[in-house]
Amino acid sequence: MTMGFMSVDEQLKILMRGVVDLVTEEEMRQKLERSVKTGRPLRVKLGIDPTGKDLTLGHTVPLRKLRDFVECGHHGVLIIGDYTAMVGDPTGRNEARPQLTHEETTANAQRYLEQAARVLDVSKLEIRRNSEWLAPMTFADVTRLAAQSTVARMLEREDFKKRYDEGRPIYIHEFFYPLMQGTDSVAVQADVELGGTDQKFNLLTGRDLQRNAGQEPQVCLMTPIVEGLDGTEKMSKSLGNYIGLDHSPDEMFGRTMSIPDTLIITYFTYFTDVPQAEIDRIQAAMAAGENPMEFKKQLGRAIITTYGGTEEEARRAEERWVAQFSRGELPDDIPDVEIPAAEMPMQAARVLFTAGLAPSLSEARRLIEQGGFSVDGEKVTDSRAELTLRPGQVLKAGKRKYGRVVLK
RNA sequence: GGGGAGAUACCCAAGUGGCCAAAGGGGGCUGACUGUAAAUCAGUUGCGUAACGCUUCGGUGGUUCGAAUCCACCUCUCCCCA
Repeated sequence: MTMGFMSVDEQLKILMRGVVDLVTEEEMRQKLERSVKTGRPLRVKLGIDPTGKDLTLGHTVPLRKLRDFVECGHHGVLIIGDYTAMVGDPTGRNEARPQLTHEETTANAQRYLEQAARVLDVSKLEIRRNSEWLAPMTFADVTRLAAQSTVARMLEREDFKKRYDEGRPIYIHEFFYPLMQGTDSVAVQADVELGGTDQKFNLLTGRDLQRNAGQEPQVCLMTPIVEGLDGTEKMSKSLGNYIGLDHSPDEMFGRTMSIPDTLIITYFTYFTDVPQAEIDRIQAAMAAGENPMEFKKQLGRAIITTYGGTEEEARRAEERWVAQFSRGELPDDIPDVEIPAAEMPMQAARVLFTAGLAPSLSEARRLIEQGGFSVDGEKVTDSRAELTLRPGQVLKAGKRKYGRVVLK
């Protein structure tokens, strides 16, 4: 396929959008030029570790960049880090990650791929598991690999250095992680590797190993780590401050509406396909004093449609959100909660607990006494009040937990 | 191999025999204010209760009327020396 390549400059325009760090720009240009000249697509690598079950929008940033490369006619190589996941990437961690079993990583990888399919056409990718070349390595192989780096070099890494300085443990196997990832680059002969800025050290290690293996070093292209819903921490599942690809449209919309205003433009830029010109217009409008909430709603819809939702679903998600939170109406999908009819005059705190709206009686009591409990919109503030509930009544606990009474 | 330091609730971190269910900060939750934004203010943050009780301070035993606090052993981590 020699035809179809855009000019180097056209490609760069697309490929560099949203890239915050690049090693090196000169090499990137050279590789693209050679590619156009010879008609040989670049091999662009992105590794994902199947450590959890679900992808967040944060994961999609480099994934979308991979899509950009594929759309420019290049060859995408997606590495499923089934073997590295067992070691656990220490990046950004203050302590060692738990090591996963092979069964866990296999199951996770399957789910990852299903979700990645919402971002790009995975059938066009070369998908490889790094156990393919890492698992057969002998101790002698590993030793030769380890001999290609030094402790001092490893300690240049911010997170290792920090832990070292603070006297916290660093296990030897954690040093293997960047070496393993770099070995992936050698194995697939990557021309370019994508990753978040937190991956810089790992990506650079790939260059070293490739050079030692007699290959031309890969270009490292980094996308930003986008903040989560709280606006400060990076988006992650463990912190709960994320929007997930498996979230329902309603959930995506609601979560989007809870981000700080300062994140609106960032989210548009990295999580949606909204054209730059439109994003610029929005930014200008907000600067001119227009209510950011309207743009946040637009963002919510855009996120839904970008990740597989229909326009109709997006519109309905917004409608339901407005009804529930702007007009204070009840949501239309209140789950039933079963209360034993025989215990009917029941203490308020016990009702909340029994309904599963509070994790313990103590917590239920607290919630009630703080004014966070109501029955059919009527506040109950005495945790010991004896309630006689009727079927169909709506319990509300806190800001957003609801339950419809079913007696049994 | 030798010597020293340390392990406290979701996280950080006080506390060295009773006044400790355990200071303070962060985070979380609730309420007020709002645009389920930010900021701010107030309350709350082991479990079960009416009072009050019960189980928690790495693990296991022990000393004591009484232990997060003292002793022994164990597990784990860090530092210095080799």
